[in-house]
Amino acid sequence: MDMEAAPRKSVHGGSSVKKEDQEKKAESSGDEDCCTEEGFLKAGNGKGGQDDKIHQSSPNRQDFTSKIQGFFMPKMEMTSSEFNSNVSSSAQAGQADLLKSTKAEMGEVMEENQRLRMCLDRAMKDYRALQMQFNDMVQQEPNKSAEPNKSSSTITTHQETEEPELVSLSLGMSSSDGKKDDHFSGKNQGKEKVDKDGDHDKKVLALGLDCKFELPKDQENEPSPNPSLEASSGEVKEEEGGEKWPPQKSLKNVVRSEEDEVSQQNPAKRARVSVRVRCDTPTMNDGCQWRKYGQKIAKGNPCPRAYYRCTVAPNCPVRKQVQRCAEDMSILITTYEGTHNHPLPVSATAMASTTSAAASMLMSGSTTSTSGLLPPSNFASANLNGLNFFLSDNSKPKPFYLPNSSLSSSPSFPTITLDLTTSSNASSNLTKLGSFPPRSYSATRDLNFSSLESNALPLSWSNGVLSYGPPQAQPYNKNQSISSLNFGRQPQETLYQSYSQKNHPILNSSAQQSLPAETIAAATKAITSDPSFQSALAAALTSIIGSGTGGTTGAPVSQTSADKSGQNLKLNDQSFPILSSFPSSTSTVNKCAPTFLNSSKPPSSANSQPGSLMFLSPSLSFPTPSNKSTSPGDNRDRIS
DNA sequence: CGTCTTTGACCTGCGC
DNA sequence: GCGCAGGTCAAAGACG
Repeated sequence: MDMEAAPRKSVHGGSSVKKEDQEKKAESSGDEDCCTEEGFLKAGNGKGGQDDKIHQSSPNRQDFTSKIQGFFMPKMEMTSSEFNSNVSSSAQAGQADLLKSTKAEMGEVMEENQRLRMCLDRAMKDYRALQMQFNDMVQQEPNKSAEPNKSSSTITTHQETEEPELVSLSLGMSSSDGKKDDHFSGKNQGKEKVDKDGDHDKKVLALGLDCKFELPKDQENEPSPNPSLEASSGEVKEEEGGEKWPPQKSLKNVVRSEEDEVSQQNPAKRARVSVRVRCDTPTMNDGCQWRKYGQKIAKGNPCPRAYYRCTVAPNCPVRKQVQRCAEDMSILITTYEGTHNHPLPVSATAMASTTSAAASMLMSGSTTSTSGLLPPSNFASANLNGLNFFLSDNSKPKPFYLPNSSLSSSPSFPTITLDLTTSSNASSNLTKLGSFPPRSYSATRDLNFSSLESNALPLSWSNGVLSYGPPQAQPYNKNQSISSLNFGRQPQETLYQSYSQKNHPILNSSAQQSLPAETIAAATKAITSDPSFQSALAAALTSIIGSGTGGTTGAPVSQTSADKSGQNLKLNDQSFPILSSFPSSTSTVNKCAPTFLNSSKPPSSANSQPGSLMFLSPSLSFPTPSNKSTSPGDNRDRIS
């Protein structure tokens, strides 16, 4: 109950937000249905997705059909005229037997041809029918999209005005593809998103944490019956009691974006992402600004659960719950839900991408084994390089795998848990990465981890993004190179220095210039063992891996700040480039987690506007007496 | 003075 | 229908 709050300045006061939310909610009440579908569609299992595919492939089909016909027709023709002549000639040759046999064969061939034709005709009919249906749905969509969407407008303006190219990261996954939504008729949300993009052709993939990218349509068709990836934003696993994220009722106050509304409608389908991180700090700094709006002691856990709302944007529906694991107090469980309706600060992209990836995985895995990673079963788990993913379906409350995890009472939504606590250190995770089963994530296939050394920090972070490989590796990066993991060999020292300089002021200030090898080694160990580093690394890896097939990489998202600042992520050579720019003085957030990942830029940087985009103070830094934490919840622990 | 946290009360869903 | 639990609201207080 210590009152030592570390107040942060959020963009807006809570009261105002609430009012706005309420108003918006009232306004948008009519549209509520849509979101769910959207997510569903995005996931790719929806009929819409299938239709879409069909539609796209139609030209090919026609070509194929024509080819087939062309292939058969000659045969048919030959059978009629040429064949007879041939027969006659052969008869003349006196080869009656041969003729007979030949005729018989020809007859068979003709029959087969006819059968094939029949099949072809049926296929064509089916195709046309599907195409008709698809067209109908497409036509319906525009009408829907025409409907003004107030909530979305905010987002739209945001993106358009501030950064047209900017991809917004949001917690949760939402697909903007309106077409897919069609079969859910009556849902506008998907359409709205499309409108935002201003181009139907472009589909927005919203990652679990609401990373919205523009994807090629092809990818849109991801199968996921569970619509609510939108909600996917991460959530911390609720081990103790099933948390119900999507309180349908309570939403009153908060105006929710369309996605939110959607999620409300289908709470059951809403995906939640839980992140388990071992950290001593009260809160995991995920790069976003949060306002604490409530705290409660959940049944079965002495530690209070804190409720946070994203304050980066007034109407942002994203919420998170933070609670310590009852069994192991050192484990912090953060559950994210909802989709950010605004661009995320670079610092927040890591976690956002991670959660989004997880959410997407959840959606894909739980519903259809798109990626092949996860079994469609209610509860699926995957082990990624030491990162444990657990999928749990609402229906089955206890799905939780980890020894530490307590059973959730019965969350009504599919939950994916990112367990970053199992591996004792980052190095172990990295090591494990090398052993990925090939099938797990396509994205991982190309990664070469061979060069990694147990303690080495081969990863280069820039702008909170872990980068690997060549930029091309990231299909979804539009203009900017975003995330790249560099697994190439890099001297530990180099990495360590850059990392430490940026993130650990203390190390930075004193030791930096001439560090004895021993010191460096010790520091390296310390860093690698740092939970925050682990989590950050895990997040990055997760995002990368998860995005591999689905392209859910959140990284690309908010590059805005990073790029603008002139700090480009460069693949191979850089180690923590952004971090370097980081003023040592500022860092002292007492939080754990990926924060260090969050590139923390000096407040002065162009993007660091307090109001709209926020940059977290460097979190990796060692705890210092006076912290301003970007995440309000920090104090909570003391409470418990 | 404005913003944020705290915290009790309220609302709602769910199980019995 | 009742009670429980989760989630949210909103007034009050604290902090810069």
